[in-house]
Amino acid sequence: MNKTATAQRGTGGLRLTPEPDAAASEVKLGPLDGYIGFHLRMAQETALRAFIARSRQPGFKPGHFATLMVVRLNPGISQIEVCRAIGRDKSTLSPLVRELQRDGLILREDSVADRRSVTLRLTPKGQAALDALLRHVEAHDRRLDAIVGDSKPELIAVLRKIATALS
Amino acid sequence: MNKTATAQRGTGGLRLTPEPDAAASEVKLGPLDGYIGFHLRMAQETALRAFIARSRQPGFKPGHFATLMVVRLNPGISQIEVCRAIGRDKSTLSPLVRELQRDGLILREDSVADRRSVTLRLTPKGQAALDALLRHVEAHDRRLDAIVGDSKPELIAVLRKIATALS
DNA sequence: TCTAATAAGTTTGATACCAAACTAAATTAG
DNA sequence: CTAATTTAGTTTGGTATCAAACTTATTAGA
Repeated sequence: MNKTATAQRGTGGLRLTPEPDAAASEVKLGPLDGYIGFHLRMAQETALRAFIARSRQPGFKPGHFATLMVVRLNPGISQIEVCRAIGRDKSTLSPLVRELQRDGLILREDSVADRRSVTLRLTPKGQAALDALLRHVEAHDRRLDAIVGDSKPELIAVLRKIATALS
Repeated sequence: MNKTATAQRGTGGLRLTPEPDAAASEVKLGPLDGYIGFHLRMAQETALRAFIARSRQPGFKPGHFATLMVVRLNPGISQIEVCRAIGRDKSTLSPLVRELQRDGLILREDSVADRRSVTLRLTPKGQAALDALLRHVEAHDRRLDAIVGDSKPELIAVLRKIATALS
């Protein structure tokens, strides 16, 4: 049925090679298919959507996870340092942290060393919330691990290279 | 200076191995650093930001590019097929296409075969706009190519695998 | 030591996206 | 052949994000 529709478009969409799993890819992507950026976006957003769908439960926000994790591992860290670590702008983190504080997950105290900045740490409730989130994240990333297989170290290495080279 | 600030946090941030390029990564990432999803997001969003910064010119919208390209390569394609090809929701494409039409870049005609759907094709102006965009995209992806180097084929293969496995 | 430049955090405005509810057309089942 | 289901596209509501302008504090320079 997809096939019929495509054939009707008169783009000469006659397939010479049969499509086993198929679904998509009657459509020509041309140079797009050779762009790292294109595939990077497709993979990332597909993975993100899959994670969101999987962890759809009250109070679970994917954006919070990385922040909570970094704060747990680096108690007393400032917002700007969290920004740099997780690749978000300070204007993104500002309301996010406020919300986490409002919900009683993190503690915000004025830094004594630098009165411009704040120090963040998890409350017990924040620790628990992070542990709950971790279960979803671990499950999700195990799924990614299964898809990626052996090439995981090389994949992470090259992704890290991209992030550091372009930041 | 970054070092000093971090040391003051009292997280025992004393580095045993010197950091050559460094900048970040006084901050501990813990398990985060082993997640494919985390690095995927960091790489993709860093790359996207770099592209946006690079191609910041009147009328240049990164989101339009993939659509224009797919329409050029598949004249007469429907919106829903574009959606599937470029991984966007139909509700995302709807206003985007309307805008491209308003700006005279694409032509939208009711499909004769299926009156629910429309057929899309580029106007000459759309062709020109795409060519202009292509220059930026090519430059950007050459930069990515340089960063990634030899592993490009494997990288694209694994990214494609992620996208198809999770869609 | 004053002043200029930088840095941390907030606020505001804009963009890009998705999901769900909806309309209208097409397809499938009975 | 009608009724139920699916499909293409639109609309609405909400989220996540950034950039730029701003405030206050710190650091560097004259």
